[in-house]
Amino acid sequence: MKVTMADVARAAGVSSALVSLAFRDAYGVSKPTRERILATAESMGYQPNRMASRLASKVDDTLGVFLLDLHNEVFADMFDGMRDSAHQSGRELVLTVGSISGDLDRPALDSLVRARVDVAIAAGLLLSDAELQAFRGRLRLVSVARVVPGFDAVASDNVLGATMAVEHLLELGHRRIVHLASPPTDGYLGRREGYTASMARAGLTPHLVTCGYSRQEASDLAGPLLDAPDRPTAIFTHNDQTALGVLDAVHARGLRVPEDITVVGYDNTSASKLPGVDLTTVDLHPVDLGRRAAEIAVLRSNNPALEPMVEVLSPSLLVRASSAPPLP
Amino acid sequence: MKVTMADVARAAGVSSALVSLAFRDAYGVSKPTRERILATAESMGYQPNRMASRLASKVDDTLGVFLLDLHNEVFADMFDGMRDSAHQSGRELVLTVGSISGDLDRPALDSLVRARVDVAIAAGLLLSDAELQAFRGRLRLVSVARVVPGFDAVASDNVLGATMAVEHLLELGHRRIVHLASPPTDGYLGRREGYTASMARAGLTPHLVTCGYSRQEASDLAGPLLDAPDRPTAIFTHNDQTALGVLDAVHARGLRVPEDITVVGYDNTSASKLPGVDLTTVDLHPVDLGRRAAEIAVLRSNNPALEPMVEVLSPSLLVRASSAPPLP
DNA sequence: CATACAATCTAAAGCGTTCTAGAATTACCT
DNA sequence: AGGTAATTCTAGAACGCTTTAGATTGTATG
Repeated sequence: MKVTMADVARAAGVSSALVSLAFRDAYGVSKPTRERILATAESMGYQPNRMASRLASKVDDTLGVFLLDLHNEVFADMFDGMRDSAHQSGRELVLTVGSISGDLDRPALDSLVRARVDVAIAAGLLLSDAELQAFRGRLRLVSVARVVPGFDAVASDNVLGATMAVEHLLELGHRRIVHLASPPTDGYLGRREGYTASMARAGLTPHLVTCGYSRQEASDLAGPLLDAPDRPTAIFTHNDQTALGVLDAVHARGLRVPEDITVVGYDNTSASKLPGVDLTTVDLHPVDLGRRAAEIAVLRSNNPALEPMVEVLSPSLLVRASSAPPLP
Repeated sequence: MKVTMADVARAAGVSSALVSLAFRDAYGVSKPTRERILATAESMGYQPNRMASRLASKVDDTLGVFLLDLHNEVFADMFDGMRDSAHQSGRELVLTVGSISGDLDRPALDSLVRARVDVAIAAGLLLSDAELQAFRGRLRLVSVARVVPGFDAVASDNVLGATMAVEHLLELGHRRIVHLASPPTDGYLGRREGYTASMARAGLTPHLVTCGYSRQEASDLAGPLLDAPDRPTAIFTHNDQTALGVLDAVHARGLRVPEDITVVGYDNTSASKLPGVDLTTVDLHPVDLGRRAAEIAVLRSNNPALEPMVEVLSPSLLVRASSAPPLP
């Protein structure tokens, strides 16, 4: 049933060491033998056992990947970037997936430790900075879209992104701008801060509502805001999913966007580009983030002793139809 | 740096065999020693090396997962189901991701072979039936949402789903119904057949346009249809992504849904539920499919000799605002 | 033709677990 | 006590590869 390297060696009439060398086209195998070996392997349907080879070899070339949530397309984009880059440097990826409830972060990272990945790339970690310190020395981590002390990171300038969004709203003439902010988790405070600071600079009082990552929760929280007598003229959310939730609530009340209320999201997911949605949003260039993270992972792999590297990319604001001046 | 089982054994003053037993709380370790071992392991930050344990152990408990495309939420839903079920039976999942271009199917399956997964669950395979036969004997496969001869499968009744969609359109009074069909890949012909048969039963000529999996392509193909003099009154697409592409094209021409044209999708992704989109669609219950596939994978794992099992679940039609009677 | 040197191949020792067999200890009965 | 049975533990052989050191062959050189 399962064919091993020794089987191939026997069939090709060589030692199994030579099969090993032939497979990694290492120096020291004559061209004819290499071809014979590869041919018999092919005909026997042989694929090297990854467990055995990684166990035996000193050097490790696998990158672990943690993605918070497959339902949020931004992680799919990041993964595209990682895969693209990993592919170019010939690395295999081992993928683990978390959950927006946050209770899978630790098991997922542990599984990467057990898998003995060379370096792990994590996008969307919800653990606190302090909790993550427990992985120092056990797992080399490149954090995506978040800076974690002591680890490498490729972040997006969230303060800038939020600032651009809020200033766009201020320019349109909005004053009552509410921010549906992400839970105050370490590393994800930038959007919140950008909002607060921009409001303060404009002499306005920030109005923050903390909201999780699901569309449903955002819808539930937006309801009361919309029903209040001094309804905000604009709602800025911490990601697109929650912006869609706000749209749900707006729609359920028979209100219209942008006439009755302006909605601005964050992430530029493909749903935001739908006709009928057309959401003004901030693009954090997730593919680039992912690609750069994988590059840094390889760098880290080759230079384990370097100081933690932190790189910050700038997002861009995409103005679409969901934002307009408030009605007088 | 990296702590091994022997290290833990030495620190706890026992043999490494006993550490192994303690970790899998197998029979034969006294409670006090077990606790001592676990405690020292914990304090040393020890996590068993997965490579080594899988290499050494006869029984294998990992399930491989192949998902075609992380950008299509239906695969995220299926994964949720698989994870839920795998978690309950204490199995680890190894995830690989393909691509809608189809050229990653083979490498991804090969990587599952190399990973020596016990059973692989594949959702969205694009390889032909014939090409997949090459994996027989090398990889036990449970196909999701597609029946592949010789392998286990949990499928959705696509003929039924398409039939429900088309009959809904016929009841509304539509006659010129175009189907944006998926490429005629083995295993994905059901929706096409359901459409064709229903049209024929109604005495109408089917109008099929083959369209890939991307929103962009659907938009490009829908354009000419919309510009034609005898514009269809309804377009039924093979999935939601492509339905959104059709909406893009409709919108770009200043047409309205459902007044000017009815659009029906397939998959019930979360974008289809957006206000302003509100797409009539078919729900194939992806979470259930995923869950059931994982259950069958475990069944297969325990009974390798059984004949291939095929299970078919029924989809349901969700009528929303994107479908309405054609204007007279 | 011997010598040196490169090219090609192989034997065998790991890698960090699990598993099998059996040794050492403890508990239980009569 | 003495013997049997259960419990608790350990040594050492796999698992399927990689890697190192060395054996063998071939080729060029003086």
